[in-house]
Amino acid sequence: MPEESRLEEERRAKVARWRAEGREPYPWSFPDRVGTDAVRSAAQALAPGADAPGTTYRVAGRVRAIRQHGRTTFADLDDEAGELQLLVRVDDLGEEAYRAWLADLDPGDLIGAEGIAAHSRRGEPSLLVRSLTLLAKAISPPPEKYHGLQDVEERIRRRYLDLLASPESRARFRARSLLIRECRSYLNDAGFLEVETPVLLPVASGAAAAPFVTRSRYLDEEVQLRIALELPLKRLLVGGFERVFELGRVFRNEDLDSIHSPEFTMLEAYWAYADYHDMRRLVEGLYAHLGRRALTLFPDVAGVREAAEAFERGFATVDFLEELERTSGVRDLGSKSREELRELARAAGSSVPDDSPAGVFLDKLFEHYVEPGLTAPTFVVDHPASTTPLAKRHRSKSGRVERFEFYYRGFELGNAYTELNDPDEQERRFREQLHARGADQYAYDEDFVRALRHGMPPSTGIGIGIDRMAMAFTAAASIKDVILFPLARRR
RNA sequence: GGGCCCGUAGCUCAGCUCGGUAGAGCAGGCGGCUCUUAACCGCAAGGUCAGGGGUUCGAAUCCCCUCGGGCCCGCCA
Repeated sequence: MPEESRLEEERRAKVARWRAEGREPYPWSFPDRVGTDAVRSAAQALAPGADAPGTTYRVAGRVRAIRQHGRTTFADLDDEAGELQLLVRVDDLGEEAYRAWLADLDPGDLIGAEGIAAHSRRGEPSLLVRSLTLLAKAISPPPEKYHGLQDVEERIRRRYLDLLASPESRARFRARSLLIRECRSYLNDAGFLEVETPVLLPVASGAAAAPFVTRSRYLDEEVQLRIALELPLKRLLVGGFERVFELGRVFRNEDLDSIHSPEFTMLEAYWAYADYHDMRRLVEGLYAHLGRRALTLFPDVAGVREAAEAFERGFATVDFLEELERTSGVRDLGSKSREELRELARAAGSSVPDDSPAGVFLDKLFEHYVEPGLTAPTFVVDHPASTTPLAKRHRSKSGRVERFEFYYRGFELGNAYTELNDPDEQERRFREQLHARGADQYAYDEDFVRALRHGMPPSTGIGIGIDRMAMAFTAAASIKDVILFPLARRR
């Protein structure tokens, strides 16, 4: 018999024994429980060695480890509030119940315990147990108690095992959730209205990534999953909303690597009658706020302190072309021909197609020379117009657009523009983009241009990658460390 | 798309260089122990060495293919 089956058979036999004795191995509830932290702090308030017979506590959680010493047994009970040692003695439970419990209890079981706060002789805060209740028998054994689950693939495919074995993993995902909450709170306080726009669209637009394609049976038409939130949100500016944001999943049918996932969470915000200078101030305020809140909400997560201090100091600002010229040693990049830029990009190790637009080569050069050095929070501003089809041209710098990206730890955290609101200019750029990519494969959102013709206020907008934000505040090396269930190949 | 690396018990890992009966710890079983916290001590058990093919008297080990994963590079505004 395979090992796993044998282990599971043994545990199933325990369930059967439980039932045969008229006890329920999967009961319905365990009322009046408190967190393990309540017992810990009650125990710590006691004089060493003393018990507090007045108050009984009921706690529930997962059994992490069992240490049997004949007529005394210790068990570590894990719940969301932490870990608590249970001190179980034959004197308190009675001979029969004590023996029965020892025989049937396994690491991984979910149990409830009632007892009083106490210290062990070694001083460990403990629950001196009066009674135990099985809440759910674990048929399959948990990962190894000391090393936990190490296999990267298993940690991702069976995240529940990673989470139940790794408090660090649970803390990281909790941190992600709290960061999202703080983003919402900050934007709400700044007067932004949260909205929801469609995931399913006739044509995915607002970025140049390949979409996931599916089909509506009702329409009998192909539909695509959104690749950005931008165009529906700008329509809302046309409609008269002045500050809106959306937090949602977007889908790009592209490769997965340490900073890209086919589905990821984007925060986009649009702000009428404001420009990208205003947006920079908003970003600085947001990240400083997040850092301060992170220090309060999850101070023990790895990387929090460094990130919070970095964002508290604020962002440096560098000009896209000046920084590229400084790091590459090449002068007058702004006046180079497409062919010259192509050769420079090739020398830097890039192999994009020869007929790519000049902006593509500039982006490659930027990624090669500048990005890795952007470890401290940095705004990169005023990109060459050829790199950026959807931003408004710069009001004073010729050949540039009003755009900033911001970086930390060498990767991009977000991207913002003063938004293009000239409908004819927008239509022209859509057509150029279409032409460059092959019209049979891509269509553009004609209704968006029609909306712009009705007038969109001068506005600024931003896209922020939430997954990368979570990476930044938790020192995560891979985006998979901050996505609960990353896409994995069927097996 | 290219290169490199990994896959051995439920979990964590040795063994592979240089071919010779597959090992340990944790978890599980049995026994002991009333203060441990990676508890400890004793006994017994647990394997499709990812899958397939090849070389060989003999393959976890060498070779080829496949599957899954990781890292790097490239591509993907």
